[in-house]
Amino acid sequence: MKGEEDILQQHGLKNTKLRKAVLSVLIHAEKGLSHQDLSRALDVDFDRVTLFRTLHSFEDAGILHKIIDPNGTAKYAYSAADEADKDHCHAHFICLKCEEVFCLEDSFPLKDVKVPRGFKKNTLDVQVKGICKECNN
Amino acid sequence: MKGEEDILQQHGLKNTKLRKAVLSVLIHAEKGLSHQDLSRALDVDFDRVTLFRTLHSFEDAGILHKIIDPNGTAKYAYSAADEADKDHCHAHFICLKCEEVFCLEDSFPLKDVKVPRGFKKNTLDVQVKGICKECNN
DNA sequence: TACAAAAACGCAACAATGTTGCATTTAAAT
DNA sequence: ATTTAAATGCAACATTGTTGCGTTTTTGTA
Repeated sequence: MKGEEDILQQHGLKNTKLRKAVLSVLIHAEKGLSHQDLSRALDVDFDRVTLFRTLHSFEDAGILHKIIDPNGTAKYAYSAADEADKDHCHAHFICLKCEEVFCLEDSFPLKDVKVPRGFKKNTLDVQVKGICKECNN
Repeated sequence: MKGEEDILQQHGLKNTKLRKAVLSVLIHAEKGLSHQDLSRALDVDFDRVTLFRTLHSFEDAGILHKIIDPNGTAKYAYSAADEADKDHCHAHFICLKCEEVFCLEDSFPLKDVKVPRGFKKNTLDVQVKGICKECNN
């Protein structure tokens, strides 16, 4: 179990209060969080723009992956170094009621998807939509 | 080959200039179009809001399906009455360079995706990202 | 410890997408 | 021709996300 500071350092990112806080929240979250979700969850002081930029740098570094929910809002989830396996892309479940994003265990082989001649495949995103456990009571 | 007016009538939607024009553009488009794309493509006069509402009613009626591109912008594609087959969901290709959305022929069985106990599956969205033919020159 | 450079930050301003309320107009059924 | 529900136009607003720029902070090095 690595600490937030180690993760930042490992990716060449400077160690700041906000970044540690954001990482901590995301590591312990079991769902994808939006900018707004994070704004609410964070207890430290920060600027809107800085949070956007923080999320970008984390995404660029491969620490987070971004999922776009059905409203078009970006949500971020901590990605525990499964980047090596580019051929299998893991799927997300999006609840149509609460709009929350869950990471699924299941993964899909990119090579199975057929695309027209001349198209170059890069990544595969699989989103299952439906009703999550909590909303299904 | 049904005309735009028939399609509208069939779905209980009133027949207006804008709606016919939007339908016509979307039926002949081979890519998903955003609100902005449509604004540019349409030759009739219309209000921004009315176009948003038109797209919503088409989506509700099942005439269009909505795809969210990596920027979070909604794109709409004409769906030629394959609604009956809810078990297979067709995939989209999203170009990372030009951001255009292409409908793929391939389809995926919803039942093959495993979700945690208590989660109710509804639809499956598969998005392949990469570089399209035109951008791949 | 002090210093310098690069990175990160805060603020202001802006842009795009999408929504809501309300008064007016229009399509289509009687 | 009349009526009514649906569709429209307009104004105002909300949210998400971006850009530029001057200031502060982190971090490596002297």
